[in-house]
Amino acid sequence: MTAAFYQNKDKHYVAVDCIIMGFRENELHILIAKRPFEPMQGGWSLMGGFVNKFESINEAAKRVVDEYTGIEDIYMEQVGAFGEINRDLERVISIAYYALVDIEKFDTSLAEKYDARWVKITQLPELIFDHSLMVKNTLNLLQRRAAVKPIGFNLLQEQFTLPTLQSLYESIYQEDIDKRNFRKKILAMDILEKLDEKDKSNSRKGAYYYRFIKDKYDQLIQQGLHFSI
Amino acid sequence: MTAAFYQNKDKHYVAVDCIIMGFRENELHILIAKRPFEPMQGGWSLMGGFVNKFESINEAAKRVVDEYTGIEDIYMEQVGAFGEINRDLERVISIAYYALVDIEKFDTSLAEKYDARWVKITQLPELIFDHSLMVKNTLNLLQRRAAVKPIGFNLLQEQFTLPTLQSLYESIYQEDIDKRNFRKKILAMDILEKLDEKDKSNSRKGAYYYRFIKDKYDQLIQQGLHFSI
DNA sequence: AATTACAAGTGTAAATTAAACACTTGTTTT
DNA sequence: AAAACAAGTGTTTAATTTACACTTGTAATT
Repeated sequence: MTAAFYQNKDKHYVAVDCIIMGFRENELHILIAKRPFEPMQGGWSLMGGFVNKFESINEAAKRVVDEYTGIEDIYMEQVGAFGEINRDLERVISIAYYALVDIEKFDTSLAEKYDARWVKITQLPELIFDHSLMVKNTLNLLQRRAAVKPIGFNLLQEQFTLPTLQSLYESIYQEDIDKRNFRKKILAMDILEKLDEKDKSNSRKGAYYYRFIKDKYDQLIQQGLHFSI
Repeated sequence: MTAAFYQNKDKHYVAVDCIIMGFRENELHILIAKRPFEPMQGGWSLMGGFVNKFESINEAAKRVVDEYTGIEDIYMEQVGAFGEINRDLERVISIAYYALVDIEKFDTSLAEKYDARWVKITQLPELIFDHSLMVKNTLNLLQRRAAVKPIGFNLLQEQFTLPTLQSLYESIYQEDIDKRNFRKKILAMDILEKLDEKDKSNSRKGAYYYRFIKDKYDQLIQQGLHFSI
């Protein structure tokens, strides 16, 4: 038997659906769009696209995120495959990915082009097909990941204040965190560098900016350290 | 636009690969087989099959496990989709699932039929394609799941002793556990029923059998309790 | 009948981690 | 000078996790 063995097997459309997350106004946001074609035309949808013959599924996901945001350096992770028979009109197997992007880098002209918008994760409308389930699973995964890997920084600009970082974690876990305990923990990890500059946009006193030191983090991991929030 | 919109998109072979796990001789085992056809004929492979047009990917995975083990009631969970371009000769996107089965229920005649065998997870040979990676990701996922959900019982018969349960957890985490601490924790959950009978196959004293009380567990979960090993 | 062999079974103390909690500081505006 | 207000800071208590060693029950042996 050779490759011919495969030839009587069914082939399927395979799509990627991307949960593109950004952070602003102290809340996680997700990019969703009004679907421009049937089925479910006009329904709210995640950003998706079909997997082409000559790209891996990871590449397809990157391509989709780039296409809808204009952003190229993205932290992505697969959420899982969704393959119920009636999840779309035609049978489409979809692989969900979440992406964490710096919302400031978003090319806003694309919002018009695709009728897309950033919606607070606490205020998402019902999405088409199983997209709401994909978001639910993503938040779950993100909570587990963020507890053990400093991925939150992908949602922030290079400089950020501790109050901002805290509200990011609060938005991920959907619960309030005590600021003394939070600061203790995050600073104890020794992966943040305090800068001299302050952000005065939220208070008269101002909050110091910090920077994530990736090299230091990589080094600590290499040494077998575990990170846990 | 209608369904016609899809029609210029590429279609793909989609397979499921199953990491079928059993527990015996105090160790996790995985069912692997010698691949009977090209490419990679003769290489060690996970149990897999193609997804058919009229079944969901979950159904396909169940079908494959049943086909290769004869077991129908199986705990399964998706590990993730693997979609590198050159992971197979033809382009095949594969979705990995792990399955936890009671190895006593295995239909041994199928071992011959498919040239399959149970191999200790610590002694796996190199597997074809990305199957070794799938196993690695599975063990990782299993460790995280087993810490928070009593899924280990799917690998045991209805009655089991605490020493057996402990060595199951030791095999999942690939590390020794203190038996006093283990017993304390597992019994504190209050989801095990102690039976009168003893298993005397491993000691003169004998170890009491226990049973997992699913109803009690479900009830506790309903009450919002969290389980953690 | 007494002894041996051996896994099953049991409790406590120390260390670590997580949670709870309230006042001071720095700066701008009035 | 006072007011407003978010940023910043330590300690105490509770909960959890870890470390650790001897006794028990039974079958086999003497």
